[in-house]
Formats: sequence, C-alpha cells, structure tokens
Amino acid sequence: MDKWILIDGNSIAYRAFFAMPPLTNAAGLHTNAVFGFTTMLLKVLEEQKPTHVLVAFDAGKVTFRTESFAEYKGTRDKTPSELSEQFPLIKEVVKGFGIRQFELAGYEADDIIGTLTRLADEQGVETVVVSGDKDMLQLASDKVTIALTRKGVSETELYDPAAVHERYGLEPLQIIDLKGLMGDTSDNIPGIPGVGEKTALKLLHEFGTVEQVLERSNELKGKLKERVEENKDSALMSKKLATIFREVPLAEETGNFAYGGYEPAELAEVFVKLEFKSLIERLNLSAAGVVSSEPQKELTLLPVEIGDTAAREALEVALRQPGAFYLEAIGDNPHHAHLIGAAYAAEEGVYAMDADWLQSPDAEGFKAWLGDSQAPKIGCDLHRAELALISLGIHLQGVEFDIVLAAYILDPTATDQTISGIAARIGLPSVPTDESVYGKGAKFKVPGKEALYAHLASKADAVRGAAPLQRQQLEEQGMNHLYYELEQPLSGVLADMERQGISVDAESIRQLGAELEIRIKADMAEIYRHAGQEFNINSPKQLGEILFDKLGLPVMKKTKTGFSTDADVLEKLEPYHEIIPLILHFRQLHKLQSTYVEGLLKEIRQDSGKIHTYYRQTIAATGRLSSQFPNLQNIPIRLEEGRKIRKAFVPSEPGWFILAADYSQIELRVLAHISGDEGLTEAFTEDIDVHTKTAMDVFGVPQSAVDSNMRRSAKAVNFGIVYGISDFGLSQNLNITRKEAARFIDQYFEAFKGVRKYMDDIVLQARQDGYVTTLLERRRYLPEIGASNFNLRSFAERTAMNTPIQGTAADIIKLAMVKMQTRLKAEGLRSRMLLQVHDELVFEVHPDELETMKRLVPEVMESALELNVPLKTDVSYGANWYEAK
DNA sequence: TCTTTCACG
DNA sequence: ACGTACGTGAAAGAC
Repeated sequence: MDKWILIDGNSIAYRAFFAMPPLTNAAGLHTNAVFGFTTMLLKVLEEQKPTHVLVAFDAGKVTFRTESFAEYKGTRDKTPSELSEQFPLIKEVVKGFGIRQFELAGYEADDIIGTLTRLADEQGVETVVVSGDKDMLQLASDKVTIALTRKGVSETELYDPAAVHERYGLEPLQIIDLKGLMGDTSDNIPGIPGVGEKTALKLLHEFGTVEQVLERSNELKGKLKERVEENKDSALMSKKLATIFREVPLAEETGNFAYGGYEPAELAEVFVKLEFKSLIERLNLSAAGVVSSEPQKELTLLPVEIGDTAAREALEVALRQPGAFYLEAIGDNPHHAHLIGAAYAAEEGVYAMDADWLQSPDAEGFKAWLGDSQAPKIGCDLHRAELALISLGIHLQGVEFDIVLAAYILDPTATDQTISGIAARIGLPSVPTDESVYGKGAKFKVPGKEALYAHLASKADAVRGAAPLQRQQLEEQGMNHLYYELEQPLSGVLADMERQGISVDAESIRQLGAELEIRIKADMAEIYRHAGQEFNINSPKQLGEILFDKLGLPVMKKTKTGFSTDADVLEKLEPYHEIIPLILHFRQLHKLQSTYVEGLLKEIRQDSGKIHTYYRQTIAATGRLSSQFPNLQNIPIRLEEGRKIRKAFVPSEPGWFILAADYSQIELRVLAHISGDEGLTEAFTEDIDVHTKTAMDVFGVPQSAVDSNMRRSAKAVNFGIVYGISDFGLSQNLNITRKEAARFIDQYFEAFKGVRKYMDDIVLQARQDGYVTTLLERRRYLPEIGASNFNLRSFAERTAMNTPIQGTAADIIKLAMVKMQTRLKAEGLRSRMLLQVHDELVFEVHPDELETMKRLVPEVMESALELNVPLKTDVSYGANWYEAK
C-alpha cells in the first residue's frame, strides 16, 4: 500500500521561522527555520512511514494569481532576510534526507500539491498534506488528510473531511467559499469587507456557496445586505484566488518521489554544517563516521574496583584536587532512589565506581569526602543527590556548584535540563542520553559494568566541562548573587525540610475516607437514578453522552475530543437539571477521596508516620518551587470539606505546635513596588484592604459605598492585573460580557496609571531584550514576544507582565527561607521549618519556643527584601495545620 | 502516552 | 480576526 506525504515547503518554513527562538551556527548563519522544518520532517517520516514524499516550494513572485489580481499577496511584508537566507539550507536538508523537491514557475506550492492530491484521489492513494495554511483544507477527501501545524511546527492537527466539518460545519470545498467571503489579510485577498469568520460561516451554513449568497442577497438585511451587494465582484474574485489550481502541468511520474530512507552519511554532513548536534545524536549519525570533524579527546576511564587499593588511593588524592562528581540514582522519587554508581572527573581522567563498590568498605574515604563541609563539590542535581545519599547515612555537605541549578538559572524554560541537554546547549562534546543507555518504561535496564562506567564517566566529564562555562555566564549576566547567595544555599535548606518531613495522622485520614465513601456512594445512587442508568461518572466521555445526548442539555463548550464537562460548564447547567449539582458534589468528594485520602495514605512512611515531599527547584518558569511525591502545595483549603484534610498534618513531637505564616498580598505589594504606582503604594503604606481600595478607585465611590459585590469584582480585576490582564479572561472569571470587562480594565488603568505604565513598559522591554527579569535578576526569555501569530504573541505579553511579579514574590520567600534556616540554627532553636506553599511557610514549634517563633518568623519574612511598601505576614498556630488558620 | 479535570498559590 | 487569564502536580479515563 502506497502512502504519500506532500509538504508545503514555504508554509512550513514560515511557521518554523516564527515559532522557533533565534538560532545561529558558529558561522552566523540563521538556522531556526531549518531546525523547525527538520524536526517536523523527522516527526512526519517517523509517524507516517510514507512510501512517497515530496516537498513543494513556491517559484518566484509571478503566478497566474498575480496575473488576474496584481495586488495578490501585495500587503505581505517582505520575507525577512533571516528567513530567506534559510531557504537554500532547507533545500539542502530535504536533499540530505533523499526527498524529492519540486517547484514550477508560475505556480505556488499549493497548486502543485493540489494537483498531486487530485492524482491521489483518482488512484486511491492514502495521502497526507503537511502545511500551516488553512486553505489546504479544501483538499481533504476520503483519501487525503490535511496535517495543519499548530503551535510550533512539529505538532500537527489532522483534518479529514469529518474533522473539517466538525471545526467549521463545512464541506472541504466550501473552505474556498469561506475565503471568498471573509478574505485573507495575509494574502491580501479582499473578500467582503466587514465579513469575518463568524458571519461568513453563518452565511455558508444558510446558503452553501458564495454564488448562492450573492444570488439570494435579497434575503439578507441591513448593513450586511449592502456590503454583500456592493462587493459581489470582489467575493467572486476572492473565491477564485483562494481556489487551489489542481491541473498544474506536471511532468512528474509518481515514481519520481518514492522515498527510500536517507543515507546517514549525507544527512550527517548537512547536520554538521548546521551544527544540529542534538539531531545528530538523536539519529545516531555519529556512527556514520562523518561527524568526528573536530577530533574528540578520548576520555581516560579509571575504574575503581573493590580491593584495588591503588585505584582507591588515586581517587582519594584526586578528590582533594579540583574536579567534578556525578552520582547516579535511579527512580523519580529521590527519597527512594537507588544508587547504582558514581564518577569523579579529575585532571588525569574519570574515576568510575559501581553500586557494590559504594557499599563496600573501600568507599569510606569517598563517603567521608561527600560529608565533609570543607571539601568543595561541583556536581549535578545535588539536591536530589543529597536526598538519595540519606539511605547510605551520608549528609552531603560542601556543595559549591551545581550545573543543573545553574542551567535553570541561566534559562528556566530550557526544555532539556539533563546533562546531555546542558552539554549540547553549552557546546561540549555530546553526552548520550539516559534513555539511549538505559531505555525507558518497561524496557529500563541498567547496562553491564563497562557501559555503565562509560556513561557515568561521560556525564561527570560534562559536569566538569560545563561548570566553568556556566560560572562565566552567571557572572556576565549579573546573576552571581541570585545563584550563590540564594538558589545554591536554598538547595540545602530544601533538603533539610524534605529530610525532616511532616507527621501525618493516618488514622484521622482513614476516618475521613470512610465518611467520604458513604457520601460518594449516596451521590452515585442519586446520579444513576436521575440518569436512568449506571455509567462511569469519572469518564468525561460517558458523562458527556448522558448529559448532552441522553438528557439533551445544551452544549456550552467543547473540548478537542468531545463535550466539555468541567465545573464551569456544569455550573451554567445547574438550572436545567437536578443531576448537575449531584455531579459537582460527587466530583468534589471523589477528588478528596482519590487524591487526598488515598493519595496521601500511600505516601505516609510506615516507620515514621511522616510524609516527605520533594521540592523541585528547577521546574517553574517563574522561579517558584514545585512539590512532588506527594504535592504538598495543593492541599485543600478553599472548601471546608477538603480543608479538614489539614487536621491530619500534625507536629512530630507531643505538645508541639504547627505554626503557619503567610505573606499578605505579596504579589500586589511587589507590583506596587516595581510599578511605583501611587494609589497602590498608598493602599499598602496605609494598610487599607487592597481590594476595597481598588473598588473605591475603579468605581469612584467612597469606602462606605463599597459593597461585597464591588469588592469581589475589584478582587478579580487585581488577579487579572497580576496575570497579565485580558478582557476575555476577566469576563470569564466574573461571568460578565467582554465589553463590561473591558470597561473595568479601562477604569482600573485610569485609576492606577502607574500600573498601566508598568504593563506597557515591561512588554516593550521584553520586546527589546527578549527577556524579563525579577528584582533579584532572575531571567525568563520570551522568544515569542515578536511572533506574528496573535496567540503566541499575546501569551508572551501576558507572561512578560506576570513573570516579574510572580517571580519576585518567589525570590522573596526563597530569601526568607534561607535566612530563616540560618536564624533557627544560630539561635539554637529546636523548632523546624517543614513546608513552603508559595507565599506561606509552615513550621513545627517546640512549646517553649512558641513566643519566640511568633515574633521571629514574621520578622524574618517581612525583612527578607526591602521594598517601597511594607511586607506583611499573617501568623497563626495550633495543634495541626487546620488549626493554624 | 495523552487528555481532561481539579486541587493549590 | 485572532481565542486566552499566571504558575504548578495527581488521578482517572481514553487511546
């Protein structure tokens, strides 16, 4: 069975160019579009396994379309030179893959593809068209599927005729009519002015084609009728321009684009020139023998075996010299990770040890070194290593530099924070990925000693190579303080908290579970009664069928796969059917049961009755922490039912207290500081309730006139401001129209002019620098800030507004944590810091220290960083986390 | 493995 | 005209 892939080369190149962050090779050649194009190609080849592949390109400016309409594509900006210089490279890549490419003077890529799909239809060949251009949907048929790229280029969405119908309610050929009516600004196709997608779809659903719309325009009313009648010619011409020409005189025989796979050596040559190291790695092209253009220094591997005294002594000497170590701990949860080996990269070579050695008496010297606070250490993910070493009775100390933490500070959004990813970014010799050495999922397997040594050595060597380069980058980017004074020390503080863990009373959770069990069963019975049948309420698919097919409730929102049944939708459906509140209630209880009762019980350690979470310091793009195994940053609080879970979080020693302190309005205080807005600053210096103050200024009323509804709206506006406001988002949140939301926002910015200026300035700054920063110089890159795609750009703009706020708040509490731990130790207190929940710290407190801690905790938190407005905390304590409210 | 839903700040 | 609030992690079902 043949399978054809037809790729719209120009469209994909454009998409790739705008979707990918800038990228150049050493010669200064831009390569981002080439890279995006290549990853798309690889993915399609892998997924579709085609027998024939062809990439079509536009040829020249003049086509039969410009002959009939000179302005066609007339408004399009000139292709940026950064992109046009990449076309020859893309063609080289295509050639390197051994894929046929084709262009024909006077025709565009779409026409070539359209003609080939006609052949595919005639001959009954399965075909996939890859493009970023919605116009292509007109080609969809039984045999022909259109793969449209979405966000980026390597992800695509497949459209067969049913999917086109699903999305637009149109047959594929009517896509042409759609364009005829609405036009296309990017191609300068006029359409009918004032008619956009909404109106065009409405017209087509009623009349079917452009011709019918024009013929029966007397059935239309008002402005729309006028516009249609005035622009009949324009509509017809637009339809003609949007019609893909499917009779291009192709001399092509289909055999000419048969695809037989690529020659590794040829592809490797192109990739080397482009410096696509990750792709060379991924395709294992180094084996093709072409890649060793720069002679790679062989690693000197120095295995340390049990009983080999000379090797052990050499290692112990090396440990006192500069070097870098790597510790391999297998498993996601570092508290239960399994040590399988270690390596130390020194001047003379890389020492490598396996698990047996680590557990033998030979390792005593190495272990002592790990615990020696006077022995400086350079390593990789030492926070994780520190936890993994607990089982060996080792308390890791003397951490000086961690390449994963540094990589996160240098670029928190980099997707690959593994050693091989870091090595690739920084330009070191490539390091095999863990997946390539260990396999993944069920196939995971630790290889034999030799392969393991080689892998660990390669990693330790990369750590040794990366550290000085990263230190230099941190220095250059003014991030020394952030790294050495904040993140690095915090890593140890987090490990302390995690090692300590928090005591959880299993019995009280079980009891809550038993109560929930009864109520869940009762809800289920009621729901089945209303539905008239039993079904899986947890299945969005089955629930959707019951609600919307069987009970005929109105569909509010759809997801990619069917009906949406989220809480937002259900709340709107409440008036329609008695089953709805039951489902909401069931969902709430079931969530508590599965995630919190059962989930937490699984995490309580039998021996100690404690839960030890794992804070991840290198995940969140804004600088926040995240928490896993289990997540203790999302324990219920908003609803009383769930809040009860907190009663199970108790002190680990009798008579002690749980004390919690949270920052009050830290994000809005940060905003007041960085924007310098007068009104907002005043709210905090005068200690007025900030939402009330916002309501007063937005609605222009005195404090006495602010009712709870006004305050609620003002609160939502404040949230919106912090998130990077959009009228749509606010309207969703408050369940009001977009217009009303827009008015609120206008009034807000009128009242808080300093905030408006900050929002405008930060977006400009992001556009100029390509990144935004927090008060402590934490940086987040926003490559999409200049995207031409509205969605991508808007998202980047909101992120530019939000990240300095959320990130600075994260900086502040992290500072407080480091200082807090120092103070607890310096003052010889027995109380311990246990948890962090973004703006809250939780402690267990010795009764004798209660008064001290009630004073010390807020003092440290409020003075963590001096702003132009005061920082404020609320402190409370009790016998458990619930009581500390 | 991906998608949907929902818990938190 | 575009189709959205910012940042996370876990459970369950669908594929």
